[in-house]
Amino acid sequence: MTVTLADVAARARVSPATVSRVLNGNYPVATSTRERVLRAVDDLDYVLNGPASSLAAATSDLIGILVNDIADPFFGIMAGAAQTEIGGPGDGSGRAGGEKLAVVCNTGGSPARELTYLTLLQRQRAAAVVLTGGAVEDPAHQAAMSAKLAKLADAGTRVVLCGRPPLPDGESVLAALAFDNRGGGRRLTEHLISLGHRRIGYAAGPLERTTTRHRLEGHRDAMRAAGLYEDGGAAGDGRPAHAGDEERLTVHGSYDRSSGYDATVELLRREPGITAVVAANDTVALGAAAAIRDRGLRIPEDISVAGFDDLPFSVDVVPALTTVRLPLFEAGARAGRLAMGKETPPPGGIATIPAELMVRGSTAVPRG
Amino acid sequence: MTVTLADVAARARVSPATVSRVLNGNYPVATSTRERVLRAVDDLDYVLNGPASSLAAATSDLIGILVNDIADPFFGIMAGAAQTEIGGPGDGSGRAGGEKLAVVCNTGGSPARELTYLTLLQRQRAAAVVLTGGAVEDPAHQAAMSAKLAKLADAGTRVVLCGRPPLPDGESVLAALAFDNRGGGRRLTEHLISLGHRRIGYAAGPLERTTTRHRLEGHRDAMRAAGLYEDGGAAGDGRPAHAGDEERLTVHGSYDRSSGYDATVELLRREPGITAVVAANDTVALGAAAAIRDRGLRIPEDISVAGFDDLPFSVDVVPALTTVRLPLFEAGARAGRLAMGKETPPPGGIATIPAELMVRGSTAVPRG
DNA sequence: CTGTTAGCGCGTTCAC
DNA sequence: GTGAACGCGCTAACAG
Repeated sequence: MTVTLADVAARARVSPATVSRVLNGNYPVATSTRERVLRAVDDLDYVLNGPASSLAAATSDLIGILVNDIADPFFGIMAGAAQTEIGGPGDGSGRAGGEKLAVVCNTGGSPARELTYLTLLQRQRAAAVVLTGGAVEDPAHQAAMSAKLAKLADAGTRVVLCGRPPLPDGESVLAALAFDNRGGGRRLTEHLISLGHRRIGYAAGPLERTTTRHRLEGHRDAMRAAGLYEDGGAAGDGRPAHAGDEERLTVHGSYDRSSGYDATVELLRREPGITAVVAANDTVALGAAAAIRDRGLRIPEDISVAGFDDLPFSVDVVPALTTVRLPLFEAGARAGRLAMGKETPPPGGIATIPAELMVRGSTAVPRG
Repeated sequence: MTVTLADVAARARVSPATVSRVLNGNYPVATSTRERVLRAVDDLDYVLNGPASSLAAATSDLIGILVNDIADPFFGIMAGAAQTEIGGPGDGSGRAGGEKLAVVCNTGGSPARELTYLTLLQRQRAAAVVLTGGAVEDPAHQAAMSAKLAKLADAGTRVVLCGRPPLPDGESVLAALAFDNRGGGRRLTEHLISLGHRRIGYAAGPLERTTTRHRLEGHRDAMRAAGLYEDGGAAGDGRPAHAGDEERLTVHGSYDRSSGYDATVELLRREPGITAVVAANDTVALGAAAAIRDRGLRIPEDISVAGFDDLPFSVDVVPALTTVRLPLFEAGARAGRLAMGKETPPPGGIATIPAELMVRGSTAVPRG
């Protein structure tokens, strides 16, 4: 039924070992025999048996790329870039010699599925694993992840982090490419403050996510540095009492549009006087903008809106979104090369990817 | 070094076969021994060797999902939905018993890479393959694809098409879920015509793609039915000569924003009098809208714009985009179930997924 | 319900 | 430069 290496060997009048050597190209083989073998391969439409090959060689050509949400271009861009570096163009011959199989796995943001996927990849003896996007900060999950990644690394799997901060115990990670979420968040809010905004709402991402926390911390750093959080002690001295400003001006949700909408409605309810809303990312900003418009307010005349990531659509919304650009494609490509062993890891295994402020039409000087 | 099934068997004081049975859950095993085995598995942190298992069983738990562009939510939504059905929630135990490994492969729209990925999946003895999105219509590639899919099916791989028309020779395909691109395209243009539009430009997708062709054909059907293409013979009878209207009012590009921008600039150059632009999809429509605005024209007062797919952002652009809704998530989920063998294929293996017109603010009665 | 016995198809020593 | 033999770790018959 299914044609095996032995069949090819018989047809080419060589030993199975020789066919194996031709296919893997790791040993010297006479040109004439190589041609004979390749012809036999084509004649028989032979396709290597991956499991058998992996079993004998104790390695596979699988490379897994984990993403939190495959429907979000934030991950799609990184994953696509990584695959570009891993998959090669393919020669269309259908032979696929020596190609790696770059596959992306969608965790949906669930810690359990993240671990399950890692186990599945471990089971396949994956050559490499790329983890993209923010990590969940639950201690139990972090410990489980560290343990799992250590085991993967032990088995020879290269582990690369892309857009995710390094692990506390990062021994098993080949390289961590971390985005400067904190710096980007800080500069974005500084921009708003420099325009004259003082009451700024923040539509944050889900709790216990590194990305959420770092962006929010950057924002709060800027707010505090400008003295814009007026808390507890201020009461009674004539200034308005803003007990718990930090908390009151922040609403958490998920990284999607409707969450941005809801958060903005809530922010406006808590503090009708805000003149700007900063969103956890561009998608959330879209929802924030919709909420503001539905309320009959104009952007940016009445309220400024800002996002994060600079996804392709951000330049197309009206007005175009002020945001923080992350070089997603470049980072993903680099992660792919790292996973392939085509690039040497940064010193210490850690690189911080800069974030660039992109000022567009959705932010302006506040009214009044 | 690496712990094997035999180690687990020794520790649990049973035979390797029993361990295998417990792990695969396919044969009856006494509860007490099962527990003993599972404890040994946990104690030893044992992870099944996938390649060895696949080799012995002649099947693997890999399921491949091919997409044309992983950064495009059109594909991300379908792929994510399929993975939901395939992957299960994962129990987080790290044991991952009997789970399938749903992986998405990004072809980037390249026929060569599509074939390469199929070969790689064939090599892995994938349990199923889901092909999403439009197919390339080049005859040579179609033949190669048919042959490859037949071989996959022969080897026991379930082949499912999602958002792609059935193959001419569809014997090897378990099920084909095709979107009603033609009907959707026709109804969209009929909507514009009913508003009073007569000169309508079309920013089409790439040539030789089924999706492109079907949507365009639907559009042209509506145009022709309304007598809006005035060609050759009309010259000299007092009506304006519109030689080759069909071609002149169509500009092809890729399925991205900048392509929509460029196409619209070209359409306006060829025919400044158009009152509406129909785009191949929502992303292209975004670019079209940008071109129109950059020209100082208003949407929809001066020019109406329409898209296709109804991606999540379409409701957020201003004005909200009139488009054709495709049930991407539902279709992807169904494809996933089909790939898992959890759902019986439609009669004849072919199902047409309806497309629903969504009228929003970007289309209106033409000026004048 | 459980143990025993054979391979699954290939990579990799070794010899030649 | 090439062939022969062995074993990778597991599942699938069979017995019992």
